[in-house]
Amino acid sequence: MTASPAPHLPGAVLRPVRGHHAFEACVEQLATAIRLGVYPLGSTLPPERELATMLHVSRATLREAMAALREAGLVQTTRGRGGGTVVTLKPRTPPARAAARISAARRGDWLDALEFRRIVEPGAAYLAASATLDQEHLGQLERAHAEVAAATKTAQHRQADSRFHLTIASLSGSPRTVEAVTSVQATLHEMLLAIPVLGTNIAHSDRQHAALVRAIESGNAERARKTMEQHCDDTAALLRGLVG
Amino acid sequence: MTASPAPHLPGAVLRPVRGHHAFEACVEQLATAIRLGVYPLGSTLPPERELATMLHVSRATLREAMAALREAGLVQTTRGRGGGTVVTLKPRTPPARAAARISAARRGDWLDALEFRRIVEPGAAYLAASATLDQEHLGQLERAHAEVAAATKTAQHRQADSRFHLTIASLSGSPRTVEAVTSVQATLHEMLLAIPVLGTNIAHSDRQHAALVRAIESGNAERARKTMEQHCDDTAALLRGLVG
DNA sequence: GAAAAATGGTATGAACTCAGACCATTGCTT
DNA sequence: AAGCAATGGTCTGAGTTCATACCATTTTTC
Repeated sequence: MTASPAPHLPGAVLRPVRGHHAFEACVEQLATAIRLGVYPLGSTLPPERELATMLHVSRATLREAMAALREAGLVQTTRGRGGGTVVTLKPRTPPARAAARISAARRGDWLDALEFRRIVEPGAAYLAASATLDQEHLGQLERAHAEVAAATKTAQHRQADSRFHLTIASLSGSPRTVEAVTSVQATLHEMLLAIPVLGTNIAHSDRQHAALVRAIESGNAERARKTMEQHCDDTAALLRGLVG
Repeated sequence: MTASPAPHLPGAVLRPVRGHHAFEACVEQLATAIRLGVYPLGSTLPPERELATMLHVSRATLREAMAALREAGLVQTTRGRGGGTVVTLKPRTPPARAAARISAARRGDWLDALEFRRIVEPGAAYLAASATLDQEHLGQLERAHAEVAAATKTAQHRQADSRFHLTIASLSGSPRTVEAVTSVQATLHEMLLAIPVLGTNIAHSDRQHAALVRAIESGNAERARKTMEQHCDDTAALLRGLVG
């Protein structure tokens, strides 16, 4: 008798200590940031030394990642003062949707992301509405909203939408919340790329966005959360059918 | 003009690609699992080869971590068939609370964890109540609840409480949710160790636990969430005062 | 009692990552 | 035109981590 052995938790609690090699992780983070529109088309990434510091990675490793991005056509690099790495982002439509016969594990992760999203994004909206926002924050929010409302092409709209949601998360002032929303948005983005593009009801979505902005600006936390919940539910309903 | 340069998001979105060396991460995960009571006193950890696989780490690296745990007095190891590594856990009260003059960064992370917790744990409760639970799940939940209600000594109670919350998370069936709750509970645990132990109002806490179990078993998701929110708020109120 | 099985203990060479220094190119300032 | 500054490009040696064997000890099985 080795005393009460562990119950059911170990399998759930212990998780891989790190997904992959450092440079792969860099590629993933940067590519995600670019695809989500954190660095829009034509913008310049921070200098290598700075990025390396941000990611807690040696410059050598970061450079390997940059080389990969360059080879993938996401960025271009020029030397010398005023040079740097700019985003070119050939949107790289899903590398052959045909090949994307979605594995069961991936599908499971997607569905999980939808569930988790319906927890964290409403939570982020709640926090954002609870926070006291200065002019700069309000400006960020309204700008993000204006961009998503103005976007016409789907790819643009997708990026602007990601940026909008990430902006709300960043207004929450909670790093863990930002991280969770980033992860969820990345997966969402992946799903939308792999799934036969559905004509997202943009008008409907924009009405919800507008309501969100109003709720957050007026500090109505409860309402911001409800609105975001509805927004997540609407998106999820569309996607679940096509994935499940 | 390098096109719309990135706004405010990069700083929030890009995060360290991996905190530390692999073996440190192993130590942290295992120590956390032990302290949270996933592996209770006297229980045997899985064989090294198995743990290494779970954590996606080479056995060599895992063994370094085990050596550290052994040296720290958390576990003991015996060889041969039927041997293995058992939890001895000299509870190691906070390695000198005096030395724990808490850095500002740490304090910030703690407060962030409290905010994030109030998002994810209620969400986990909501999902758990929404899920259809079979006999085994119900048994896990009731056992976890019984243990936390029966615990007398504070250290025991703390572990049982962690297990209770992790069990609810695991009932949600959402890996991302489990991960989030695990992270939050680990930080909470750290806080409680470093803070002059307050006589948590155990009776009050247990009433809330009981209400949670009822709500989850009856499938009342909305109510489970509200109850958990209240529970988190009550805990947070106590802690914020002592940390802020 | 002998063989098998399960477990921890040890060793080796390849690959990855790091930190730091230095080089090369380009634009800005004087 | 000369020098400075900012940026990417290259090199090197040390430290980690990995994968894969193989060894040693104990219990179980026959």
